[in-house]
Amino acid sequence: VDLPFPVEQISSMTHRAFLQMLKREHLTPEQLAFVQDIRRRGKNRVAAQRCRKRKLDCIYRLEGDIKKLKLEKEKLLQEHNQLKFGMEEVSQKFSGLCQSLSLDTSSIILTPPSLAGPDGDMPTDISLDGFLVATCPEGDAIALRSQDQNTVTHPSQ
DNA sequence: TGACAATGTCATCCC
DNA sequence: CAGGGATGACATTGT
Repeated sequence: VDLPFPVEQISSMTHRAFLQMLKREHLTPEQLAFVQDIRRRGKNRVAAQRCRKRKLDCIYRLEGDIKKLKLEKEKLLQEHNQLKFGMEEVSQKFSGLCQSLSLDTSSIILTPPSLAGPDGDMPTDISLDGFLVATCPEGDAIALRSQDQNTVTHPSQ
């Protein structure tokens, strides 16, 4: 199909310019169908390019997010291990303290939060609610289950 | 020449 | 309602 104007400009011209051109040039039905087809395909070609670029951008962004989240996971894991280590230290100190005070440890229930790993059965909320914190004459603090409050007596009493 | 990537086209939905 | 943008699916082309 030969046209009275270059095919290249069909899909790049504005809608208004396209309509003016159709008005100016009196095209046969065959030429008209051809021109509209060219324009539609040209527009869609560009749209497909945009669409694919957006898709790639989205993939790159998500890959970046994955990297960031992996780093964050690493940091949290390290923090978790440090806290776990700290808990163990406190637990050991507490046991030693009980021994030095000759407390009847059977009446003291020391229940440190689960030390399970992050993928295990780690409780989501660690709270000291339900514990009493008492200060010994020696200056150390001990945590007692409040329900056992009355069963614990200081050795000096 | 087959595998894979890039690009084009079509159908369809939606504004 | 027609035009056109988005996008999934399929086809074609390039490497």
